[in-house]
Amino acid sequence: MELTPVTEQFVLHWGEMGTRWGVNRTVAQIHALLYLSDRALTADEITETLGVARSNVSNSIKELLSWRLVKVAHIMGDRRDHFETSKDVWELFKLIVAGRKQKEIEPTLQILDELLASSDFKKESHETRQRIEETQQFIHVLTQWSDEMLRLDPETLMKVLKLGAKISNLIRRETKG
Amino acid sequence: MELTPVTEQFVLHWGEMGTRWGVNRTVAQIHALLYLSDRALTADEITETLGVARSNVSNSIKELLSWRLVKVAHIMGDRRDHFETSKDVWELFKLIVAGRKQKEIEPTLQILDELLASSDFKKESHETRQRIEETQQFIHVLTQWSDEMLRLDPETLMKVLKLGAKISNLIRRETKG
DNA sequence: CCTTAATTTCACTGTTTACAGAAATTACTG
DNA sequence: CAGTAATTTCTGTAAACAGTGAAATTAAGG
Repeated sequence: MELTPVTEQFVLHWGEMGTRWGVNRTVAQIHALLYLSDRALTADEITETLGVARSNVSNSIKELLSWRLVKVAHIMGDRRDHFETSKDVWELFKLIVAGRKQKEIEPTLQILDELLASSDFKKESHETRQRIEETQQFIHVLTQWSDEMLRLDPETLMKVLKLGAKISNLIRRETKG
Repeated sequence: MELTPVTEQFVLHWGEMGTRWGVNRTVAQIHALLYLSDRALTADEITETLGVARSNVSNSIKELLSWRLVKVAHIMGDRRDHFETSKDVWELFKLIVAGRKQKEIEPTLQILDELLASSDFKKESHETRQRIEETQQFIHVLTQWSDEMLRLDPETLMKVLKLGAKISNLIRRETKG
């Protein structure tokens, strides 16, 4: 499998952006490759196309599987695993957000809950307590809201997003004018 | 400045989460410290409180300033810079999102635009072209929407988020039922 | 200007992370 | 239950990054 200039650019850039998102470069590249590919690929094909070590591909795929971003597909008469990803951007986005929420937001909420419940908390100044409470509240509201969004199907989500602008304008006018 | 157990926990956790977000640990810790502090702090106070090198604080503050998350405050009769951050979670969130958008989304949009405009693009298969176009579209819509949100003041944003759930339910019912 | 405090730059060190390649394990097939 | 293909685990190395402390720079006050 040789990459065309366009797909190569796409894959490379996706890899770079991945690193900025705290995602391993190879992991992001594999995902990009599968996203553009019109069929499921074997680990060996990925290895050859990206020019990385076989073991690297193996580990990266394992991570993508854990994020549910990649699925295994079997092909009749071939015992190798073939890997594919959803071609639906919205679907991908939902999976990425869900994954990040689990790894980044939930631990924070837990710590905040613990702090709020701890006996030391009462000893803090009013301002400090209020700030920590507000932080917890904020993350909580945001999380609930994102859960709602994540439950939507692509078309509905699209409508909500497009409505968002209009509604926020309405509210703003109502509040200020 | 000695930290209480609660603030210490908060600062340490914020630092850890920072690293997962691709933010330097010290940078995140300083931000957390200023967030909980009830007054602006000097670089030396931060140094002492966090137990890190003075230069590290200097560099980290520079980064926070570039994100506009921290501002310099001057105090009469003191020539040192004092640093403070907004105590408004919503305000902070907007700044963080704006910063990340600039560093992560905009370069991606640019690359996608370049790919779409390149002469090689026409040579790609229909499916590939469609996927890249959809990706660009998606990021574009999401960006516009988030720009709208970022323009809102805290209370309005809160209302929009709370409305979000209701509206998405309405649309879902309308679409499916 | 000169002194001294504040701040930044820079070179170095320790730590973490990514990756390759070898070795080991798993699992299909006859 | 071989024999072989596929996959994973393990180990070492290279690269990236965070953080320190000394040296250099900047700037305020006399």
